[in-house]
Formats: sequence, structure tokens, C-alpha cells
Amino acid sequence: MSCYVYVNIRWRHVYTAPRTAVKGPSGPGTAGNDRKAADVEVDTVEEAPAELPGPAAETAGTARETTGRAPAAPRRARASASMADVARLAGVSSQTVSRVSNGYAGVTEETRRQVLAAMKELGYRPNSAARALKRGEFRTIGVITFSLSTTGNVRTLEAIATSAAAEGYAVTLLPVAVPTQDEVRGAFSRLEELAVDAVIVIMEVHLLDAATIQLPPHVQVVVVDSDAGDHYTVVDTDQHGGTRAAVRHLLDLGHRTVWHLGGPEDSFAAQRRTDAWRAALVEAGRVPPPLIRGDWSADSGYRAGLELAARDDCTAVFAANDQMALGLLRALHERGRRVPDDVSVIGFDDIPEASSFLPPLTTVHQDFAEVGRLCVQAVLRKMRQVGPERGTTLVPTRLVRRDSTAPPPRPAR
Amino acid sequence: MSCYVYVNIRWRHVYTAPRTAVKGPSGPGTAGNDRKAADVEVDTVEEAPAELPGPAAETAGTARETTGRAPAAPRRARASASMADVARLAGVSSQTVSRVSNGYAGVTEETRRQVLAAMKELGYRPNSAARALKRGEFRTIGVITFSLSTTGNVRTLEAIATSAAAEGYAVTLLPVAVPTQDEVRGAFSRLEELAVDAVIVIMEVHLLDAATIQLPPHVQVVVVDSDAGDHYTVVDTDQHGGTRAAVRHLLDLGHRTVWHLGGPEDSFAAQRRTDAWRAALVEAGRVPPPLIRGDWSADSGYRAGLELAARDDCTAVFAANDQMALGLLRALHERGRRVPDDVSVIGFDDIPEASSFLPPLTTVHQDFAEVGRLCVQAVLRKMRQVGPERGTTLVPTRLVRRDSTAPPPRPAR
DNA sequence: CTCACTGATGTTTGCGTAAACATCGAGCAC
DNA sequence: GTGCTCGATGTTTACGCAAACATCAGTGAG
Repeated sequence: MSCYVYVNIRWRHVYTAPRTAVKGPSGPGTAGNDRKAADVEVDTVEEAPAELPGPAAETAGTARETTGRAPAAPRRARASASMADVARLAGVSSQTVSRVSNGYAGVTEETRRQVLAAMKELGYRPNSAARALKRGEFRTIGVITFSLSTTGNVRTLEAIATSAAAEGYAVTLLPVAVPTQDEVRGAFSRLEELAVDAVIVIMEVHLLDAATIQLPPHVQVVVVDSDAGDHYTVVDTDQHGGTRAAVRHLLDLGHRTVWHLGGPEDSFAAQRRTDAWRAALVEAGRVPPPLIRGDWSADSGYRAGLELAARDDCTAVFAANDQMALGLLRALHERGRRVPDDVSVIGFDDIPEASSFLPPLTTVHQDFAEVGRLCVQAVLRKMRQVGPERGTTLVPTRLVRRDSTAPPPRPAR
Repeated sequence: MSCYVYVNIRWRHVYTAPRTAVKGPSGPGTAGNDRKAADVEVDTVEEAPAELPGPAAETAGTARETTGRAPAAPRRARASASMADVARLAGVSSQTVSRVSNGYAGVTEETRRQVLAAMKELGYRPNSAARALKRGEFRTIGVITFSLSTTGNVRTLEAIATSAAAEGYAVTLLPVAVPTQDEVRGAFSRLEELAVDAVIVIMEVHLLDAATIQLPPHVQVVVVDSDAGDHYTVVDTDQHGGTRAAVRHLLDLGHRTVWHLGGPEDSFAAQRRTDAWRAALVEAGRVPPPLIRGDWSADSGYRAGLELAARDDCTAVFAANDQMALGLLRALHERGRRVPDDVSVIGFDDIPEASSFLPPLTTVHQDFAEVGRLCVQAVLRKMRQVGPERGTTLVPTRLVRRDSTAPPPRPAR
């Protein structure tokens, strides 16, 4: 085995008391310590490098070091104080500063006060990059989301940010402009070199499948709004239960059947609401009318509404979200179909404006705050390896009755 | 001057060809090189540490090091590969890996390919903490926002995230739950130890004043939605121009005056819309009616609407945002006041749903995407010190005419 | 009185990267 | 051929922090 001893001599400015002349290695046979160090102290007369290379240029960088012209004292141009600076000012070692900074025990109250005073004076702030490098974690959660255009995503994001903050984590946002495989892949690859410990994905998961493989190891993923519980940890609202409650509510009012204004085809949430709507009708022995699709927007709801207004047999509509319900209400109103007298309308989401629609909208309330909270909890649990690898957590929904639903115009046929 | 030479001997595993026996310092008088290094190469016979401490435990950590039982080869339990690992596999120095990783010139195509192959095989991802530590920047922008409940904030945030991503920056979100001094201060102090290079604040700035002092140095701030251009760099929409356009529009239709449903008192944006409303009326020689205040919510608009509906002399209302306009529409409708036949209503923001209100709402369009984009540009310019320290940038607004405004019921008196 | 122990504090080291500097050969002008 | 430049690559170091380890003065048991 060929090794060599590597002797490294360097200058070092002395600002503490002189040390012992020579320190030998702690013991040649010590296991677990591969390195031996020999410190040789030497007194030198400095060569006095002129000291006049233009005083202005010399002082330009930062406050002049009080230690003077020591050749090894690096005058760095940094602006913020480091632990070493604090330590110097407080007259302690940087390790003690670290201890104070991290609230470790074993520091005298007296020392602590001095260190804190020094920190304050220098405006010291721990460098999070160094901290992250040392600790191997960033205390940051990445959130990938396809646009912030839907209430649900925004509310969830907000709750995630709040919950994460409560746990001492920051949230980094990765917007995906267009929901294509490439875009998602792009977000993930940006993520790879991003400072995050875990990821929460608020998106339809079928865009995920091919993209996920590139995720860095040890970064945990939690997915919202998906049925991929087999492969990921998923948190979602109880779409099925909420839909069922909405349909049952309309049927209980006496409607013969319930039409459905569904969300876009590529949305899992929309898919599940549609499936649940159909199942609830079948379960009640009713015939599901043809599905009408929108794209979540109020405009698409309006267009669908124009269609539905033309049909006499349509007395109840379940819209997959409140925005579409809004458009629906406008179309029905324009066509002279009164809500709820002629047609009952029910939405999904319970956006804040829903209570101010004309008429105030009966809808299914989703607790996005809870979803966000659970996401953070799940992802932290996964990081700490105390949670299950996969599986779906459902957040209950709640039917909010307002004024857009009523019994059908004629007694149920 | 008292210095000492510091001799540091350590073991080092050799994986390259042996080097020259002794390298002297490059020259004692060299200016600008404070350090002298003496490398002494020594051949040693290894003590052969048994090699059988349980093979299973030995291999458990990670893939077995190909270099074998060298005592100085640290078998770390880390999971992700570092540059050194890539370098080892590719048979180059880590610096070359760095060059490839950062796309620097001066690397042979051949070498580059090898390095890239090694990166791929090991799944290498640059460690952003180390990178940030070395480079002194995080390539991250922090965004402090008071809740994501308003469309404007959300849209702006989204645009910020997108623009930042385009510039290679990530966005870290700092929600402030309650708009109190303490909360804001808290957000800032969390921010202090957060990995951000700059901050964009989307908030009323009078909550900022007392809090800002604690910001870490060299972190630039850009503020949205404020009139504090004297102290900060501010990006905002042209509240004044938009309001003026709205008021003029109503006056031009023949309304004698325009009522105003203002936003909350503590909002700068609300304040400016109110001021501009009043100014526009005065400029036109009209008497501003009493101000009615809401809190941005549709409910508050509804309550205000009930009041206004009772007044015969109210034929035109300028609501400070679309949500309040929505509530207003409902109140007017409930009280039998037709919009726009009896009362004209105009909003502010142009939220996506505004076109689906009953009737579709005439409103002032704000280009939040542009605001976000400009925020990022401004903050990056400030970081690069090529932008002005302070001042306000205004984004134009645009009146969107829909169906909620019309001439007053009687010819103007 | 000695020694093991304890608690406060200091010293060394390495995390992964990239800047600065060093080296080394090839090509080129003289 | 000599010296020089230039391009490719290697070596050393520092970034700021905190874990691991070292030191050192008291304290109390023996």
C-alpha cells in the first residue's frame, strides 16, 4: 500500500496567545484516526511588504482589519459577519458562537450574553448555505404546481406554506406553465439542483409518471389531487363523498335525475367527480344523463348552460366546480330559466364568492387548508421515515346548502 | 510581527501517479502569495487493519469503494454522489467535473463525454448548498405576501415565480397569516436566515416600515402595492389611471356623479383608488358622494349594496374590486334595482369570473403578470446594481367594457 | 492527595463546490 | 533547439458552519 505523508506549511496570523511549540500526533496507533498532525511553531520576522500599495485601494474593500498588515489575514470583501467575526468580538471560539446560535446547553449565561451582544453588534445572521451543507438538509419543501389559476391549488399552497413555516420549513415554488410532460419534466429537473428536502406535487399525476424517475434520491414526494396512491403518498379531498352528498341532496329534493357539468378530461379530480356522480345515480336507480364537459372556467360553464337551458327535462345540475356553476347560472338566467325554481344548481369547492352568486350557490365545501396541512405532515413524516411509503389520505367534504337548490318545478314524475 | 509556520501532516491516499519528491515554495519574495507549501512524499507500509470486520456491515453503507481498504478512503453513508465521486469514476480531477458541470470552456470533447457519462452513472446532482456557499448566492428570491386570498396577489406571485424561473431563480414563499406588525416582523426574521438573495414584498407597506430594519444586508427589496417609492423600489399597477378611466367612463355615459365602494382603510391600494376617484370627480366638477367602505370581500359588497339600493340618487357605483362588485350586484338584484338599467356598476381587477357575473362586469383590468415580471426584473437589476435604488414603476391598466354600465335611467339632470 | 468525572470551552476537520493558482505538454516564433 | 504562449487539466484552498474531539479547571470520592 502506497501512502505518503503530506506536509503542508502555511502562514497563519496569531491573534490568540502563543501555543505550545510542537504538538506531536496524538498516537500513531490510534484506530479511527487516519490523520496525524504536527504543528510546528516558528517565529519569523516579517518581510514588511512595503505597506504602501495605494492606501485608497487598500481600504476600499471593507472596514480595515484591526490586526493590520499580516500577510495571512485575508481581508475579504464580504459584507455580512461570520461566526468567526462574532467569536473574535466576543472573545470566544466560533464553536461557542455556534452553540449559542443553536441554543445548545453547556454555555455559561455570562458567555451567552457576550456572544449575543456581539451577534447583535455585528448584525450576525447564520449563513443558511453553510448550515445546509453541514447538516445535509435545507429545511425547505418544494411545491410543484400547475398554475395557480384554481382556487384549490392556491388555497392548498397557502396552507402548505403556513404549515411548513410552523414546522420551520420554507416553501419553494415551482410553477409549471403548461401541463405537458416536457414542462413537468423540466420542473423536476430544475428541482434536482434545487435546495429542497422534499416535494409536494399539486397536479394530475398522469403527467408525473414518466417524469418522476429523475428525482434525486432521498427526496420525498407527496401528491395532491390524484388517485396514484399505489405509487405515491397522496392527500386529497373526499371527492367521492362530496359528489355523492351533492347528488343525494338533489335526489332527496325530488329531482328525477341530476345532470353533470364535468371538468376537463385530463383531470383526475374531474374524473373522480364524474365517476362518483354516475355511481351515485346508478346506486339510486336513476339513469345518468349524458355527460357535459367544461374546462373549469366560468365561460365553459356558460356555454354548457346555454345547452342545458334548452332542455326541459333538466331540473338539476351538478357542476364540478363553482366557477363553472357561475357561468351556468348566467346562461340559465339569460335564457329565462329561474334558479332554483326551474333548475337547481350545485357546485363544488365553496369558493368565497359562492355565497354571493345569484342566487347564493349550494356547493360542496373542500377543506384545502386541511389538505395543505396534511401534505406537510405527510411529507415530514416520510422524511423522518415514520410514515407509510404510499397510500391516500382523504379530507372530508361538506355540503353547504344555500339558495341555488330547491325541489323540481313539478312533483317528481 | 509574530507569525509561525504551521506544519500539517496528514495521510492521503494516492490514486494518481507519484509526484516529485519535494516541492519547494515557489519563491519567498513573490508578492500576492502569502502562503508557502512544502509537500513531502513518504512511502509507508500499511498496517493492514485485519480486513474482516464483518463483510456485511462493511458493504451496507453504499456501493463498495473500488479503491478497497485504504484507511484514508472515507466510506461515507451519503447517498448522493459528489463531484469527487464523479471525478474518480471518470478518471479526472474534480475541478474538471466542475468545469463540465458549469459548462465552462476548455474541456476536451472527449473528457466532457467521459465526465457526463460518469455523472449519469452515479446520478450526480450538484449540491446546491455547497454551490451557494461557494458562490455566495442562492439564486432564490423570497416573496413575502399577506395571504393568497386576493386574486391580485396570487396572479402576481405566479408571474413572479414564472419570471424568476426563466431567469434561473427559484422562489421561496413566506406567507404572513395576520397582517400585524408582529407577524410581518416574524416573517422578516424568518427570512433573515433563509436562503434568499432578494425579497419581493406584496403587501401594504405601512406594515413594513418598522419591520424592515432587520433585513440582512445586501438583500434587495422590491415592494408591490404601495406608495413607498421614496424608500423602496416599488412596482404597482396604475391605480390612479385605472380609477380615472372608470369614473370618466361613467360620467361620459351621463351619470351625474359616481359612488364609490372603497377597500379597507389600511390598504394603500384602496386608499389610492379612493383618492383617484375623488380627484376624478372633482376634476369634472362633480360632488363626491360619501365614501362607503368594504373589506374587499363579496359579503362586504353585499352589505354596502343594500345601503346603496335604498338610495334613489345612486345611479353609478365604482367598486374598488370585483369581489365587492359581485356582492353589490347581488344586493341590487335582491332589492329590485336593475343593473345596468337602474344602476351602473364598475369593478376593479378583471378577475376571470368577472365576465360571467350577472350581468358581465365592466371593470378595470390589471396586468398582474406584468407586475410580477417587472418585480423580478427590478429585483435582479438591483442585485446587479444596475437599477435605481428607489422609485415606482407603474403598469398601465385598461378599462374593460361589459354589460354592467349604461347611461343613467333618466337623462342627466 | 490523587484521580476519575463533569461542565465549559477551544481546536480540528470536513461537508461539496469553484476560484485561484500550478503544471504540463504541444505548437510556434525566433 | 530555446523560450514562449496557450490550452487542457490537476492541486490547493476557502466558503461558514457544526460534529467530533481535545483541553482544562473544578469537584467529589476514595
